[in-house]
Order: sequence, then structure tokens, then C-alpha cells
Amino acid sequence: MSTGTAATPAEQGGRAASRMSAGERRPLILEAAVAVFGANGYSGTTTDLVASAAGVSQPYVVRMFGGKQRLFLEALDWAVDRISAAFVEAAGPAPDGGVHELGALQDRLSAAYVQLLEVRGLHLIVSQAFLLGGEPVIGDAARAHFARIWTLLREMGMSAQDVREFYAGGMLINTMVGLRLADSMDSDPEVTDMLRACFSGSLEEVAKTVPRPADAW
Amino acid sequence: MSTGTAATPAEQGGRAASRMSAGERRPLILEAAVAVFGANGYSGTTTDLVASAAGVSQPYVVRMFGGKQRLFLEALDWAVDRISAAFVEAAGPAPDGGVHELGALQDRLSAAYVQLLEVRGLHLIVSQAFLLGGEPVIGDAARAHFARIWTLLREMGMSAQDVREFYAGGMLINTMVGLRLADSMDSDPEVTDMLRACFSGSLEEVAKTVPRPADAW
DNA sequence: GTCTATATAGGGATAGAC
DNA sequence: GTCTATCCCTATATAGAC
Repeated sequence: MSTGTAATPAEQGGRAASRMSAGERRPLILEAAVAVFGANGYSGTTTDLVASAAGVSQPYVVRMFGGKQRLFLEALDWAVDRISAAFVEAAGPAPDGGVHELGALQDRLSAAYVQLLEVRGLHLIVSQAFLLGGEPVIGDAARAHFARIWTLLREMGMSAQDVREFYAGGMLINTMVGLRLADSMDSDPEVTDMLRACFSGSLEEVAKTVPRPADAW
Repeated sequence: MSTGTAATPAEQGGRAASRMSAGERRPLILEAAVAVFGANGYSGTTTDLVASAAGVSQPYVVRMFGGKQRLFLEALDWAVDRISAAFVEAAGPAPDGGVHELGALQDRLSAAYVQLLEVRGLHLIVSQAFLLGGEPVIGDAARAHFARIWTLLREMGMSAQDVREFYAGGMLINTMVGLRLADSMDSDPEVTDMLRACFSGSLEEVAKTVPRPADAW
């Protein structure tokens, strides 16, 4: 584990050491920021925690993004972009200039959303942002993101009620992730039932995907 | 606005001044704590903010509850107790040793949940807690509360899927509150549509109840 | 029961070296 | 491009007066 090599130092507690273009480093820090902000919330996150997770120094993070708030905003963008992209990809092209078949579409979207659980903190940073409506800058961004995905789904042909239901299910999934309910799954059989109910239908077994214990972050 | 009178000094920025038994003051502070923790989250809340909202000094709050974390736990208890009580009351006694009629029960529970919006921060402190699953002490409490209400609803005769759906709707409501979507309602007609969709059915007009701008807190 | 004063720690941001 | 050193503000908690 020599510190001078090029092998990704982030995620391993090692320091950067290797020189990298800002363009390369940026997404690495953002990914770390999503994980840390997701786990600890905006106020609960220190720029130093993000820096450690990314394997760089705290002042560097602040300097690169211009402050904690901007870092959060960019990380949130990054996260919502990924969700949006995943939905677009899952939906695929609308059949023959027409509109998607509803049931199938929703199944694919749900599957895509659960699939995204493998990206650390993705769902959680969004949930965190949704609780920050009172913040002047972040609140505006959060509302815009909420509306943006809403519109995206509407344009795929879902009715307002369809979207409502889909959103509701998504928020419930976010909640179970935030609660780390899966962690207590082994010990408490009733918890398993709750998880089973919440990750409905074919997604059942994916409950295993829910992030396990909070490691470093 | 003489500071020596007995008239509730809390919520008005005035200092306590009046002596009160700990038993009387406690719930006042808890109520303030629910509002402040709900709006700002655990890390985002300072004990001083709670103290100001309650009209007492910061060290007094710390001393009375034994620390910020304990204060949060008690405030959370207070909130979930109120939700639980509201549900029990809304359900009423089960008809003749049997089980509730499902549709009607759910409508009453939903109405009760929305009704509770008039208690500042009630829904939000719960949402905040649900994102703290990684915290050793608070996480356990949050999971317990989640399971407790779940069980309560199951015992009222709802199936696991019924509860899942009800929870999902509740989390969505919490999200809209946290986002303060209602604040942008006047300016953006699309937002009104989203709100209309989310506060489904007869609850439509209650969107007005959603807390307006973040005042002091 | 309630306050003022304060010890002490932690975190965001800046300066400046390499 | 990246780090070390450091400033300064804020926040929890304690001590002790009234």
C-alpha cells in the first residue's frame, strides 16, 4: 500500500499523493461528498469528512468547490442527474411515437431506482435535501430537483396520480435506507416482514442490496 | 409586554422570568424542541435555538434534559406519542369485537395525520430521525418508533401491504412539508398540481395547512 | 428553578509554501 | 494541484451565583 502509486487512494483512507487534473479529481470528490452528505446530512457533514473520504485535504475541498454549501449543491446535482439518467435509460424509447405501457414502465423505473442503491448515499442526499426546504439557496435547488423528476415522469406518460404513487414508494424506500432497517433484519423477523412489504413484488430479494452498516462514514 | 407576568413567554422571544415547576416547563421546552429539531435537523439544531424558542436560557435546557441527544430523544418520543394517540383516536373502537372497515379507517387515519400538521415540526422531527439510522442511540430509537406505529396499524386490521401504502403516503407528505412546497404554491401553478396530487382526495384543500415560511426557526 | 460566565472543542475558511 | 498552519466563530457543557 505504497502512497506514491496511482491506484485510487480515495475510499481507502490513504492520502492523495498522486497529482491529478482538477477535472479528474472533481467527480471523485463529488462521489465521496454524496456518500458523506447522504449519511450525515448537511449540517452533520464536515468538509473534513468529505476530504478524508476522498483522500485529499480539507482546505483543498473547500478551495475546489468554493465552500461547503456549493459542494453540497454540486453533489446533489450529481445525484439527481444519475437518477434522472437511470430513469431515462430504464424507460427506453417510447414505442412508435406513442406512449409507454404503464405497468411495465413503472416496474422498470422501480427496478432502476433500487438498482441505484449501489451508489452510496445517492438516495439519502436527496432525502436530506428534501428536508432543507427552509434554507434559502438549497431549498430552491431541492424544490427544483423534485419538480424536475416529476416532470420527467409526467412526460413519459404517467398521470399525476401515477407519479404521486411512484414518488410515495420512492420516499418510503429512502426512509428504510436512512433507517438502516436492513441492519436489524437478521435479528428481528418482524423487520424482515416490513422490508418485504416495502420492497414490493419482484424487488423482494433486493432488500439485500440495502447498504449494510455505516463503515467509515 | 412586561417580563414579570405569567403569560406564556415562550414563542414570543421573551425570557422566562416567571418561575414555573419543572413539570410545567418540560412540555413547553419539548414542544419548542420538536419545532426546532424538525426544521433544522439534529446537527443543525443548537441547544441555544431551542432555548430561545422556549424562552429560557441555553444552559437550563441542557441541565433539564441532560444534553442535546437526550433532548432529541425525548422530543421524538413526544412527537411519536402524539401521532400514535391521534391514530388511536381516529380509528375509534373496533366495531363489535371485529375489525375496522378498511377504506373508512384509512381515510380517518390520513385525515388525522394531515390534521397534525398544525403541530409545528411534528412530521419533520420524525423524518429527521428516520435519516439518523446510523447513529448508535438515536438510530435504535428511530427504528423502534417506526416499528411501533407499524404494529399499531397492523393491529387495527391493516395488512402489511395496506400499511406499506399508508406509510409511503405519509413519507411523501413529510417530504412536501420538508420541502416547503406550499410556499411556492402561489408563484408556480405546476406546484399546485403536485400538491393537489399528493394530498389526495378529500384532503385537497388542507394543503393550505402546510406550514408557511420558516419564521424565527 | 433559572441565570451569567466561561471552559473547551470543533469546524469552515484563508494564507501561503511547495 | 495540493498541502500545512492557523484564524476565528460557534456550540455544548460545566460551575456557580441568585
